[in-house]
Amino acid sequence: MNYISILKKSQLFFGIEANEIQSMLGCLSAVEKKYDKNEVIFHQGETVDYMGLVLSGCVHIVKDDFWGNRTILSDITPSQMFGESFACADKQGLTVSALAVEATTVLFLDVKRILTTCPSACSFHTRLIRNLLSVFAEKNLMLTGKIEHITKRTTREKLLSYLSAESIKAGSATFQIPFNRQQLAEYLAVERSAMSLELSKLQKDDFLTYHKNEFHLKEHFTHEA
Amino acid sequence: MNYISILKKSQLFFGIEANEIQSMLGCLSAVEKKYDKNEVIFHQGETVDYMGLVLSGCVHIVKDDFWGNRTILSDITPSQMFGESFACADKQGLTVSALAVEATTVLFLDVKRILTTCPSACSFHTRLIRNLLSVFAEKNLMLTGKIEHITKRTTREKLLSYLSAESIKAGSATFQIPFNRQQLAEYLAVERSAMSLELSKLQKDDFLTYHKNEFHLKEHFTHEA
DNA sequence: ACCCTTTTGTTGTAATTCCAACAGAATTTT
DNA sequence: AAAATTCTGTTGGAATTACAACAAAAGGGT
Repeated sequence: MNYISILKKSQLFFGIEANEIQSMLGCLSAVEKKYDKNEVIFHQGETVDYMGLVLSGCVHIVKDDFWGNRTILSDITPSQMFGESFACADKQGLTVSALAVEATTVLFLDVKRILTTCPSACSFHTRLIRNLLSVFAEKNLMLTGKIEHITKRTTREKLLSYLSAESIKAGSATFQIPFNRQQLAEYLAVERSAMSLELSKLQKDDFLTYHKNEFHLKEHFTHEA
Repeated sequence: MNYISILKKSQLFFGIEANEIQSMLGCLSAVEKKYDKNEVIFHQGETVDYMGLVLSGCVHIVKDDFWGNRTILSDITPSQMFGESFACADKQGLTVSALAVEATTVLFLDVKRILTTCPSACSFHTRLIRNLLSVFAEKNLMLTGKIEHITKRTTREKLLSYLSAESIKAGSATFQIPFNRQQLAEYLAVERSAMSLELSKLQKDDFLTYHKNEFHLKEHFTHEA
């Protein structure tokens, strides 16, 4: 299958020509793999050398704790990457799992190759490394942003913090979120039913309206919190 | 002042010789600056081109929200870095502040120079970039670890999660933490007095003992949570 | 030693969250 | 189309946290 178009959209291969990407894939030991819905891609505890790049479908990075509570750390959509930190940080076992939310195709890349092999043959290699750096930088900011939401003290504040950030990201007061209720609760680290209740209240209090995954923030609120 | 010894200990300059570091500093537009206790180094909202490397003292990365609640995102000790994500991600305004916890000296480095200028003159330049990557990777894992703590539902679980991680990091059941009570509460995103109460209970329930910043986890607990 | 400031522990009340359980809606499977 | 499953919203009681207020302890400066 031709997935070069997806790779071109990725931050990792930004600014690299299609034919260059093609030749780099071999150099990076690229392997494509398909997963069914709910299938585990990476399992908490194991060590990995490869990072994943989602070609189609959707991947969730989750953390299951001792008592079985699950938290969704992030959701990865096509042309986004996951596992790169663990692949870069030597011998650090995975503290999270990655699982396919739906039927998903993943391209695995050997990160070590990006870092260590630097043959002059690959003129775009330097570019690749710089791109990888910016991927890290943004992921860092994403994690910081998430911390920002879940450090809020109440469920209501967490919801408003998250939804307003999504609204800003979408550039519109109306937007869709990539989670269902249970997943949103896991992402914000709150209890699902309590969150549902709080959503009702927010709607009653005229902060927002929603239908399924589509939310609309009311003007008077949009720029607060 | 000679701070090369501190730089040699940093992850950024790992594997680079002292004389090489010296010559690179000019290339990176290195500037040393001193701060008093509680002085603001970076202010939430502004944009930065430089990253900071702590030479002496201690820096806290904090997030103040709309209602004035403060969260400590991380504490940066000598030879560690901060602000590199924002310096790398173009035109992204700071979503956090950095402040000196005590009298502190910081060396500022122009990250863009690391990424863009790649004169063959700098034979260690590639090494520098790889080092920067591993800094990012580890910081990512650190943030993921922090999320792990604050996603716990109760104050008790948050404390145990944090303290057991610190214990493992220190390689001992007895260890010191870099926070006072107020700061620990901010780091774990809980209320200080409620946390103090929970600490008392944990001590009463024989999970641990503590005096000021020194904690000791009881054996039967050490490897849980 | 003294005063002053900061830090820490404790208490009680109000508010919030968790949890379990359930019913209706929506979706998927047969 | 019917049945089964998943998702969502609601409720009530138990548990936990937030908040404010205060006292004891520890540090700092003079």
